[in-house]
Amino acid sequence: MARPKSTSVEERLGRDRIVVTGLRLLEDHGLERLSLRAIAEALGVQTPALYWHIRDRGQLLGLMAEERLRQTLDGLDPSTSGYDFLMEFARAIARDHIESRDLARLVAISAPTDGGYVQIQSRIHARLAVGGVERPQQALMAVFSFTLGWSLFMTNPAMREHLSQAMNPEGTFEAGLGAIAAGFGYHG
Amino acid sequence: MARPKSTSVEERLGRDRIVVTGLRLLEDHGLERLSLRAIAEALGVQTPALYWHIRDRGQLLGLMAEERLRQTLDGLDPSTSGYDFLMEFARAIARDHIESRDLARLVAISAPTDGGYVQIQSRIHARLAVGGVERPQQALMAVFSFTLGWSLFMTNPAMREHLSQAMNPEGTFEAGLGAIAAGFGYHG
DNA sequence: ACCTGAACACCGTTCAAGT
DNA sequence: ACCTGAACACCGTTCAAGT
Repeated sequence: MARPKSTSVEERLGRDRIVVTGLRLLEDHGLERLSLRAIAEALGVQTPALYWHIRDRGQLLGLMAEERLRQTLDGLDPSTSGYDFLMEFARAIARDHIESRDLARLVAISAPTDGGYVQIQSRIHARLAVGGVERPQQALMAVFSFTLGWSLFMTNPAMREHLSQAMNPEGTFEAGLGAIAAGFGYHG
Repeated sequence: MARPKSTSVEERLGRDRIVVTGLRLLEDHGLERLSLRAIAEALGVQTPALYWHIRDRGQLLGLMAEERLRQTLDGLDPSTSGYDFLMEFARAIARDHIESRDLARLVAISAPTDGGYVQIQSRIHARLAVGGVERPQQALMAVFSFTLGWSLFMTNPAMREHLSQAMNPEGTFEAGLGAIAAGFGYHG
């Protein structure tokens, strides 16, 4: 009945710990310095050990992006649905991306993993369906595209400074988001 | 009066040739394999020679992205202005990005260079102003964000396949673009 | 002014070998 | 099943030295 005893306080390696450590290093040191070697060192392990749990660096980046998206989804008010949900989701993603130095760039370069993204998408579509969003696939795609592009510009330091003095960021994001929602059937 | 004679058919190195060569290698081999070493080799020069003409790899990526944007701008019908121009510009960018394997990702990770982007932006705003776009900064930003995010999803192979079977890409892009334009004052 | 040669401190990935 | 040690083929960047 006893679980196999662990040799120390440290748990076994495992894919989850690698992903979590990767996300921590992403915040602390940025995407450029996010190397498998750095992750391995933070976990007290040799670099090739990671390859038992992940296929390659590309897959790890995909897993990291999906994990963050899942967290964002978990943090939303569970009672909202439909267009309200869609817009709250977009705002939460933008907030996350803009608070992070490189999360938007991670999402931009990472590919969805085999099972992961489909599962997230079905959670989203369930919430959209309840509220009766008209063309949920298209609406989600449009909102998500806008939000990702927006986050990328806003976390580009040179671009951000240039933009912040030319316009009100929050207002512009809301205007764009509202316009897309309206275009896809939202009567707000 | 004679220019200093060149030692061969090859011109001097120069920033422009580095940028052009970088863009060619980006198309041929993708962003992952776009190294300063590969560019130097393609130019028949040693890698450190590049540093006489560029500050670092980051600046080169910015220059490359701006050069492509300039080309896209040059290729547009010069007679359109206002909202028509804005939408044609968005379509041209999306086309460029989607035809290219990694251009969208280049734009996503690159930062604007000191003079370059400002100059491009002023060209754009001149065209928007003629046609009387209401909040040109905000409208441009919203359209550009949407287009970049869209291109990123559509050039992500796994994502693209998943999306293409769930919806009509062209129709969805047009719907999103039209929605944003409408939200920023376009009466089409 | 512009470029080379050599070096430094890194990378991701593979693979035999250990336990 | 899971991890180490050693190696391979790369990176961006610096800097003295050449022309």
